[in-house]
Amino acid sequence: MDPSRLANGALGASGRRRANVPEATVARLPLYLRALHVLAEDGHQTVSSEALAEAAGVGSAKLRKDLSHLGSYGTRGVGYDVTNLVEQISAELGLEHRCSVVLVGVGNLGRALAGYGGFASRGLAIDALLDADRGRVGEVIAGLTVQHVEDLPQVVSTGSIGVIATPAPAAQEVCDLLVAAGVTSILNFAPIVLTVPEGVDLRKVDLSVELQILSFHEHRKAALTAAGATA
Amino acid sequence: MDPSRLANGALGASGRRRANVPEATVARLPLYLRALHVLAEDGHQTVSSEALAEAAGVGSAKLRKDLSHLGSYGTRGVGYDVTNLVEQISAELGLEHRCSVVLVGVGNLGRALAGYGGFASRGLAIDALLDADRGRVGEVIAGLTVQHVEDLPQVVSTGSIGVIATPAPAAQEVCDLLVAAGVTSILNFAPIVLTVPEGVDLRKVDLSVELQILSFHEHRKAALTAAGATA
DNA sequence: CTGACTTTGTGCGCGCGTTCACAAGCGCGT
DNA sequence: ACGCGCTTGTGAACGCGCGCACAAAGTCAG
Repeated sequence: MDPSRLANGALGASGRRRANVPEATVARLPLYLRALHVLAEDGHQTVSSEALAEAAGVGSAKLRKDLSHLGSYGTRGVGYDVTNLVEQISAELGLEHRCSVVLVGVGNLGRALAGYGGFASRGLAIDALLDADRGRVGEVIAGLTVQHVEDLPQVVSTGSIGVIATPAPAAQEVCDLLVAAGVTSILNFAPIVLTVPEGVDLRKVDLSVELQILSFHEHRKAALTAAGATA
Repeated sequence: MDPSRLANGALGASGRRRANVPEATVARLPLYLRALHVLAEDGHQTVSSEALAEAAGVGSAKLRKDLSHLGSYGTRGVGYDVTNLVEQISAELGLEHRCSVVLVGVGNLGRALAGYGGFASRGLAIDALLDADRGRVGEVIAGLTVQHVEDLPQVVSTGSIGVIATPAPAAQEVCDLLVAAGVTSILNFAPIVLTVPEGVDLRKVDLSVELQILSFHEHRKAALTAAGATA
């Protein structure tokens, strides 16, 4: 063990082992962060892995291993310092400096996302709204003026995150525009499979897929109870 | 009390192995279904695992294994019959008879979900809108009249799926109401960890979490390129 | 009818993620 | 000062899912 010495050469002065954070852990860090914010507002200064795991809805062992991956040290016998942990996780997620988010497509979903308060409270806020429909350009939504999608290169800065909330047929085209403008992280809400060049991170959220998965479980439960009822 | 007869009636005719479908496979079935719909409208009658995998954005071996899990037989040398496969997957997901979906919370997000066309095209449609704010009761959104959340027991039928699109503080209360009304499958959009009794399936979609995960990747990429630049 | 090509279905090995269980470490009471 | 109890951090085993590669099976041409 003790990879810190090895990491000295590879990662330099930071002393942290950033390269080793598993994807599954990254997906849970926001949950921990949210739970920590609640705990901080509740006045807690330290928290045990058990309590934090309870608040985040995961197992305590998993939480400890997750936190160990990003090298944040708790204190044995006491737990983790809440504010310190918030800083650690925020730094790991890159939330220290507010990240620029551009949203393309101000239909029903785009409007909802623009008005969603959950972003701003976590250091992420939408900075620009764009749409391909010139009839919507100039409209003010949630304090932002809708711009035309052609102006995309002017609103994108280095490190921007692109959000696609357009209808499915337009999604690939918009995606290509985002990539051409230098965006390397894209969140797609359109129900279509997008292709991106290597080096671009693409995540997708498909609302109907989630419902269909639930439908499966409901269907299976119904089949089971029916079988049980006949017995 | 006659096991042989039960087995005959319950499982005998179908001859299928429903119990063995892995969760990861279930999560991909909706993707296949969507790709198949596109292919069907394109006029394809059969499709190879390679082509379908390409359309769904997965590997061909994975797709074949997934389909083998639900016992649907393709034809060697030819591929899969598109319409047959659509029926198989739809049946597996329980989409043969339209599933009742009730949505609680008609704020920004709830409105967007109510107007989202992606549901209806897949055999899932929202049947009822509810809200705790009496000022919104009676409002008509996407052809549905908003009802008060107290009327929940009257709009819920067996096999209903509940969708929570309320602010976080109200989510647990609404969740309890749904469970009390007999709902056993819930999709939660509120950024909070909900607790449900055993036997209730709970899925969550947190929009800000997705953005934070992307922020992490963007942050890491920036760190890497910076390190590469200094080298 | 036969042979060659195409495509499915699957057995196997590998890597990741999760869980258990425990040693190491730290604070606190005495 | 010193041991006691609490909590972290982690080694090890387990299970799941993924990808490769190939045998079985069916089609099509001649």
